Amino acid sequence: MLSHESPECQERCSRIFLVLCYGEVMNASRTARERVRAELTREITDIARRHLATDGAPGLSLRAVAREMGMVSSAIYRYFPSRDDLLTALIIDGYNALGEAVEDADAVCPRDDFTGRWLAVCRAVREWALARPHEYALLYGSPVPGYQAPEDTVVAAIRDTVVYGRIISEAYAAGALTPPGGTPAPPAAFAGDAAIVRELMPGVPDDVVAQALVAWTGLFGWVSFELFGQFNNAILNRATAFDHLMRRHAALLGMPA
Amino acid sequence: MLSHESPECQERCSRIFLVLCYGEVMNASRTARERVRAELTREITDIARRHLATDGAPGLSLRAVAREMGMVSSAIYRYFPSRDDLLTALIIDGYNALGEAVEDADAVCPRDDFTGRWLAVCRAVREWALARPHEYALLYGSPVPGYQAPEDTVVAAIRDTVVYGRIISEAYAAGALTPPGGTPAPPAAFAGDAAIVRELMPGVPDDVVAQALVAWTGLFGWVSFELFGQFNNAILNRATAFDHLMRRHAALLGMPA
DNA sequence: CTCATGAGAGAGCATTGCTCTCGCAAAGGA
DNA sequence: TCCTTTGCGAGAGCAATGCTCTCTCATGAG
Repeated sequence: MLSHESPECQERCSRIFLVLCYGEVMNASRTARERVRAELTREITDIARRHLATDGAPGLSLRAVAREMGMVSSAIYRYFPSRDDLLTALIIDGYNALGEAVEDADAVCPRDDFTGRWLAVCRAVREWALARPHEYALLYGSPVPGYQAPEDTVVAAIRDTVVYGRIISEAYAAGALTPPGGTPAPPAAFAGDAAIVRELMPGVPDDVVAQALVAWTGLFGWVSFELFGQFNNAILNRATAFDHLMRRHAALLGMPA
Repeated sequence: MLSHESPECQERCSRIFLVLCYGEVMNASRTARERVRAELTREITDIARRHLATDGAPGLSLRAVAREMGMVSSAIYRYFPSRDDLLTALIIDGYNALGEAVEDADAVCPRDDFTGRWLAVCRAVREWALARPHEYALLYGSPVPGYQAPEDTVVAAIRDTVVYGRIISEAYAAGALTPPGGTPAPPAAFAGDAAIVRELMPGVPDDVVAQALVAWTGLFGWVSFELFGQFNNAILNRATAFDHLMRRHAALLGMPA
């Protein structure tokens, strides 16, 4: 008999959860049934992701996915209890894909080229978003109304932020950050939140944390503006402008040119 | 007979367009029929805006609006040819409301307190958004898939930006901008876009234009992050953090503390 | 007074998310 | 090996949506 605390049960539950919510299998599942279930779950999310890419989240229809799989619509509910759960799986996948893209972009840079690493991260975010606008919109656009982000999305959601925080932290530790003066000192009431954010960039003082937030919100603010049409008829040579603004952010963080 | 170029026709067409798309009447309409039509159009958009506020854009249903008006659903189509057109009207209304809030916030500040004016604009945007998250999401979140912003939304969409540009322009003209050094010079390829953006902030050099874009994207990047849940469990004392970051943006623009 | 125009009512179509029941087949225990 | 539990696909069905079409009637212009 399995107790709920037994490693077996935990392992089984977590695998089921992964199959259900992530549409992924870790490796060979135990039984044949579980294997085909994982296969079909993955197929559903793949088709759904394709529909999402072409039609956007509001146009994602469970019935259309079922049709493409040659299933009847009600059968999909064996795999995802609701449309929102399918969307949640896509969201988690999306965060992981973006996080991986950011990790890869950072990984190929020389470790001590902090400006280069930051720029690589910025470009990775932008290019990932431009290649999959609807998926980006699902992650960083308006949240779907009924949707409550499960706690589990959080770990995936901050993968890119973790990379960013490491760059800042390492740059500061290496003494490579000499920010320009003239900026106001963070107020005392900011200390608490700075401490939370500092978990992502250990050892960094409050004013660098604040400036890091400026850069991070600036990056996603730009990408969202560009993708959601706010730059129409206003900014044409977008790659150039983006690049310059991100270099500017690096300089304002005190990174070397 | 009215030619299409006659002032009468143009006036009539533009009024019809306003009623159709803006849900507003300029003043007393000509005939009684037109007056009641304008009244009903306004009532539809009012109810729709209320539904939008509570349920979000995807939950906005033409039939529900019709039901609340005591009409049958098909009758709504006499006023808005499709759901998207109703949404367009709400978008334009939203841009105008936000623009007006920003204008009002700026108007009560001393003209030469540029830092104060910028902070007032920032707070106005954030507070407007926090008070109507769904409406903000409609403006700055993921665009609805089928939706193509008509040219007409543009004038409303940049009302807030116009205020912002004026602050920058006047601050620069007053010699009140002394930005910190150390930022990279804008590349030559940026000049074209800088010229376009400069129409909103006449007389300002390219590097100030670039920094102005940094601040503007930072403002909306923050507000979107805060509203769309990206700060959950990360930043708690949000008003404080927001205020400090916007002060920081002011300082980086070279505004006096 | 006549007649064209505008507008609401109603039925209807295709589509959606989701539920329920039914029946079959595979997995697992005795 | 047999029997039972479990999982899963099929199908019908419900309520709701956006949108179209036709019918009818009142209003307003000539």
